[in-house]
Amino acid sequence: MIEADIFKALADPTRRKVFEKLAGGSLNASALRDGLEISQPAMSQHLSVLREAGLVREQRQGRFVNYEVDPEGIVAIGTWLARYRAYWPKRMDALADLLKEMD
Amino acid sequence: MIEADIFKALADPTRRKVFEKLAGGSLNASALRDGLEISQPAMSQHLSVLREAGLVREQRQGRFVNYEVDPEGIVAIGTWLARYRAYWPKRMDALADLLKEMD
DNA sequence: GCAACACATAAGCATGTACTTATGTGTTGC
DNA sequence: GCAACACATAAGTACATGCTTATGTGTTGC
Repeated sequence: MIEADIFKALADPTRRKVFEKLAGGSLNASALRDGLEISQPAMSQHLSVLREAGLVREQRQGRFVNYEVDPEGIVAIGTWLARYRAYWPKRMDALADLLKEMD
Repeated sequence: MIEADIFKALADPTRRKVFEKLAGGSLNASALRDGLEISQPAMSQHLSVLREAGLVREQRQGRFVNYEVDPEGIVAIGTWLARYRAYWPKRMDALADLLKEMD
């Protein structure tokens, strides 16, 4: 189950910070460390978890590895969220209509 | 940060099963145990985690406690997801429009 | 080739978490 | 009142997880 990996990945605060950084555009592993007080191996491990969850994808560029948000993970969360549309407040109704089409 | 509690709560497979059961309507703690091979205290602890994350809310009814999905948690996830709308595929564009209004 | 660099993997350790059994709290009906 | 019930809390334990240091792999430029 991919959901399991996704929620586990996002349960860690450091990984959420990394993911939010990537929301602004692709970055390599070293750039992602800026600001976060974390060792290089720790970042590498976090990125591995995010990648296996389908939340980020990588692209080798010389000796750098660029990471970016993977839409696959985003869609998986949206699809999961769609199961609970009965409990969304009215201002989220348009979202419900859209996701109904995705079934 | 409420996000932290939400993703931690959903990282556990048993809690996700409980939450999905509640998607079908409110249930008490004993009813939620049906099908899941889990002790009564374990269920109680899981429900406590889900409640503190804002994902479920409870309502005492005699000696039973009814649990139901709390829209607050659903909205929190939707809001979080909105940060990544740049990475949503086109079929989720309507969702983006809606959540833009929520800012 | 080889030194410097960017990143990944291995191994060990400290802390967090999900479970258990035992017990406590509040409600119902006799 | 009190026995039965529904649920919560406490305490202890096994395992998962996120970190560290050490080392491995692949790339660049001289």
